[in-house]
Amino acid sequence: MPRAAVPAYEQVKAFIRGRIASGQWKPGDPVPSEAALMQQFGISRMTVNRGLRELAGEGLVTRIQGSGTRVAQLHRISSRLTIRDIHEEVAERGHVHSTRVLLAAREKASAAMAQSLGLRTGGAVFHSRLVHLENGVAIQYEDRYVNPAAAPDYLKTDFTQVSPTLHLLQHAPLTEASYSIEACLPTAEEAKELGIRRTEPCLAMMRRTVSGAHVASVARLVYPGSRYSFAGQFQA
Amino acid sequence: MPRAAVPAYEQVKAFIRGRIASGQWKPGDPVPSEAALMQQFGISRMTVNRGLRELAGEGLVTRIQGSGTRVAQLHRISSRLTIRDIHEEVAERGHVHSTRVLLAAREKASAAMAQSLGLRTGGAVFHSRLVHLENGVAIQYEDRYVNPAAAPDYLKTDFTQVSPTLHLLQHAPLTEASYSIEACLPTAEEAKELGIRRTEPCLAMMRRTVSGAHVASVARLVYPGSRYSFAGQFQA
DNA sequence: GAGTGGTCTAGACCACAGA
DNA sequence: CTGTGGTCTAGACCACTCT
Repeated sequence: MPRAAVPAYEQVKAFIRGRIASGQWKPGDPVPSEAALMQQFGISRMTVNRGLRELAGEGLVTRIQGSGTRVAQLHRISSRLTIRDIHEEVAERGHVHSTRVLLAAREKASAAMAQSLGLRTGGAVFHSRLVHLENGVAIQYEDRYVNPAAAPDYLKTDFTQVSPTLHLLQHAPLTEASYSIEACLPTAEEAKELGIRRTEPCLAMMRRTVSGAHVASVARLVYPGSRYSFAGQFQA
Repeated sequence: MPRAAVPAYEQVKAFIRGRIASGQWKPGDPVPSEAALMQQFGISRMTVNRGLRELAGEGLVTRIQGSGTRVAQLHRISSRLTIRDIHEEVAERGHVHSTRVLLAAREKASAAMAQSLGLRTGGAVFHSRLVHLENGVAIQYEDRYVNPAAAPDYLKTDFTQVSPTLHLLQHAPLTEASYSIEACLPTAEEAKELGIRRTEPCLAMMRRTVSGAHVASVARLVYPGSRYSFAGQFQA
């Protein structure tokens, strides 16, 4: 028997997705059991199981052991938000990325910063400030503090060649991160470096990354509202 | 042989995750082959395969047929961004959600709106405008256009009881969506209804949802920058 | 050709839910 | 108790990569 071009478990997924998308199966409705789908498709249970398990992972169906599989209540469509290197992001748009380095220094940690990074107050901390440009236009002001324990060579990096994010991704494998995005007005310094008025609203992303046992970095990324937006797509 | 409390494929995943997190295996390094892991753990290939496949899905490793499995180059940590009902979101914080309805009407679609929703110009379109409050404080101004074909009963809904998002999630199962988030200043109307100054920066989310064959809805959600931020967590 | 991952099977035992 | 999903095995054939 020749293998189909599209795997059997994908066929099962497509079948169920279709019923849900077309509205034939509504939230809360039962999905055929693994045994039923085995018969219907003439395939083994492991294969059916894989299809259903993946649909559950995508949030399209809910499975309860002993009870059965049902169409998920709210079709929570979700997209993946990813920490990316801005250089890569700009390059993907076919544009030229460049960097203006404002500061790259070793400093003594303030109490607040020490707390954030899990250091002792007054301990050494790396501090960088730079502006990212896309085709020569400033799109991001990056103010970052780095834990020397997580990335000891941070300051040796030429940030015009390797962005701080990339250096950190390569030297301090991410294990955890948190972020928040808010709207704010730029500080005088930020406005000056970004070349915008102080009244222009900006997106600010606060990001804290953890690598293994260390908090690796705390950053504030400021984007002019008129030049940048976060966009994404959801797919069921 | 009694089943272990933690499944074998999870043990494989934990083993590999550990090596990566601890830095013993760096980006680009080869991960042991399925055959090697079978031997090491004394389990069957399908089980090893599931562990590795899930790690690949999480972006922690890259698998190439014929070549092997390697630690992924950039540990792209990503989190799921989900379309949620604001009522649910506020309730989850233990706060009280309420709604002020400003408008709920059938209108004729402008050319631009008809284009967005996939209608003919001048066709009927549902239009709602409302303010969402958390503990009595305005946190979101919602301006939404809905395709009558996707949710014919939209205007019959009491939006103080069932939010537009919830109604749509329930009656027009999401199949696709796109969004963008930007910083902006509120319009005069928005500032008035949100009770903020016109100079206060806001987050604006534009969202377009598709349900089956129809574009279901186009919405603009405006959040005062001082009262709201999008936040999230990434986990490897 | 040897080694890799992608898929699949036909069984199996188990934990759990619901009647 | 029956039916469900969760996990696992010991094989198998295939497509692919690399040497």
